[in-house]
Amino acid sequence: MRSARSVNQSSSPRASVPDKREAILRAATKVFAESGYFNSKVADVARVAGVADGTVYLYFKSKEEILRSIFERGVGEAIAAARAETAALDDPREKLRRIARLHLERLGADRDLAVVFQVELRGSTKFMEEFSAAGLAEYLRLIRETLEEGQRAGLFRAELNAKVVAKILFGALDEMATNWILSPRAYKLAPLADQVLDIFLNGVSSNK
Amino acid sequence: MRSARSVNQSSSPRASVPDKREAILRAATKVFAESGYFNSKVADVARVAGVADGTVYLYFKSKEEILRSIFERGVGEAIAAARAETAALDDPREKLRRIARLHLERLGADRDLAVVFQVELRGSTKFMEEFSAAGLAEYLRLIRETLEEGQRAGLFRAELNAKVVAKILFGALDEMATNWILSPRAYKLAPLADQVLDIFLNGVSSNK
DNA sequence: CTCGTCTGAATGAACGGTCACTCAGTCAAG
DNA sequence: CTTGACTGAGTGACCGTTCATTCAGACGAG
Repeated sequence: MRSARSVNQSSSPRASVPDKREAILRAATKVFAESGYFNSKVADVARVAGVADGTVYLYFKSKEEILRSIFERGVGEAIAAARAETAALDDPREKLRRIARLHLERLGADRDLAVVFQVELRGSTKFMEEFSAAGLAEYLRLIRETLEEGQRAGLFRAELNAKVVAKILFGALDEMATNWILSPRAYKLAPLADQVLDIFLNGVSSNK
Repeated sequence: MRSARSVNQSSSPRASVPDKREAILRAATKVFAESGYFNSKVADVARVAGVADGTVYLYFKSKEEILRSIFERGVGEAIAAARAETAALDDPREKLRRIARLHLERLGADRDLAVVFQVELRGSTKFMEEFSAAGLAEYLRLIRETLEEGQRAGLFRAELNAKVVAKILFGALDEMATNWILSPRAYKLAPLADQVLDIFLNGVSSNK
């Protein structure tokens, strides 16, 4: 059937599977992005992934679990990357700039994934609550802690509520991403990070 | 015609029609907010509205049209209010402050409506595109024009791209609203408008 | 006033299409 | 042979939508 089989022979026998799980996740991201989660049929995901309907259920308990998996992997990677890339930096302003850039670069690099994150995951309070609890909360914490670091260093106005300020930055970036997805015009998403940071840092800076 | 007549309080068992259309819209907002649009059954909406399943179809062509109606009414009112309230103001900074306050006051006053706007309407690219085209675009334009007014007056940095800046402000407000919905803690949404504006105006201001 | 007639808003049971999920069977490798 | 990954037709539940039927009130005639 698929030549992928032979390609994979190179690996160990049991792990020989050309990772169908991976194929299904990729297919689902594409299908969900195109039609929306609720309008997508599991059969479509299976077809795009090149497997039978039933195979999907060998890797995922339910349609919903596919969406959850896409989300968990995406947010996990994003947070890990942000932590790793900021660890080496000293200036909190630079840290925030790096976080913002990573945020928009990541979404800008994979439109399907961006659609799922910006649109599909928001489509029900149920998912939103998980989203909020699991990933967003940690991401916002990362931003908040960086802000507080800057406040202690006297770089940012001390009287500002770091929690609210973190949401402002996140919200601004989030809106850039959502608008980019909906825009028919093709433009680069990542550079907007600098414009956002420019205004944002100016707004929270303590030096006049 | 007047549907709410004085006979409303009469002892008539069949009280005069208190606008079923209105009742259905209100019920749908509640039901959609609770279960999500795709998980809601038309039968649930009918039950909450106190009408039979079929009656819903005397007032709306389809389930989707109910959602569209909620959206159109909401966004129409919001834009009208923003225009009306800013018309009398001179200072672009005050205009923006008023827009932000109205934005959050409106959503903060009706949690169900807020959930539908912040969550349910985002749940499919299809709705998002309509949302974007119909209402959001006009709202962003209102903000952008106010920003440009401020730039011409020398209040805001002239080198900033007003379109991007408008999205930043909108995104920040939007995130406040979404977070408020998802938060179990009860706090007032509207006052956050001032914190957002504080940082925002500081960030775009041309005077040091 | 009291019929008799008519109207159309409202009803809700039933329909029909859709689709997530299942499972009995196939097949290839060892 | 056994094993287990994979298949895909089948199934049953679900739910948006329809439509034959009901009945409260309007209205004209007497």
